[in-house]
Amino acid sequence: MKINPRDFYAHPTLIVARQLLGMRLVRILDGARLAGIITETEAYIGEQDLGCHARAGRTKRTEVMYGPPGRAYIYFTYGMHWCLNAVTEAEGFPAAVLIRAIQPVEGVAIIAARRQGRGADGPAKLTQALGIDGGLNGIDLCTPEAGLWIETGESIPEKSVTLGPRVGLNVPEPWKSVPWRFRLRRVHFPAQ
DNA sequence: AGCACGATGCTCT
DNA sequence: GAGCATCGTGCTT
Repeated sequence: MKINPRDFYAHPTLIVARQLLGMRLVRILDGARLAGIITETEAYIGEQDLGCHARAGRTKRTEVMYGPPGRAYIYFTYGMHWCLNAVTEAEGFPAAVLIRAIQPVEGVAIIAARRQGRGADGPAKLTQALGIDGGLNGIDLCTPEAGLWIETGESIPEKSVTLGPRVGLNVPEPWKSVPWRFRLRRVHFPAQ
């Protein structure tokens, strides 16, 4: 499989969020290759989007979102959790896709052990499963250098995709309800 | 199966 | 000082 090039991310965030479904999130951890199929994403788009961290403008925290596409934006929340995003669109425009869930397909035993058998179907669950934290904030997802990237994967038909409102936002409409959450209906993937 | 709650510390007002 | 792009537990239906 092939690592997504920067151009993949240099597109409208809703397109990228949809395209990421079925792709493979890969992490090299202690020399082992761990991976999962991306099954849920959300789009966060610009300073106007009151659900997006960039509503606060350019700050130390949001700086990465203003940078080039294809980098990882990783933030800390609720005092204990890390969440992984892929930065999208042109440099200078703050937007990203939150990776909300994966279905483990490589290094499954290691992932299960790290998760104590609890699965990786949540934004903070998958970062914990793959050993992703703030130390990787800003790294390039378009090269294998940092040990974290996204590869081409399964082709997903429209029929298998469900849209809905983003989760956990307490913000004014329309931002609270715009259908910028993309989910893959339950599908069986071969183990390689 | 679903809801309420506490944990825990950073970010921005 | 308030709120948070969450998770796991424990209790209720």
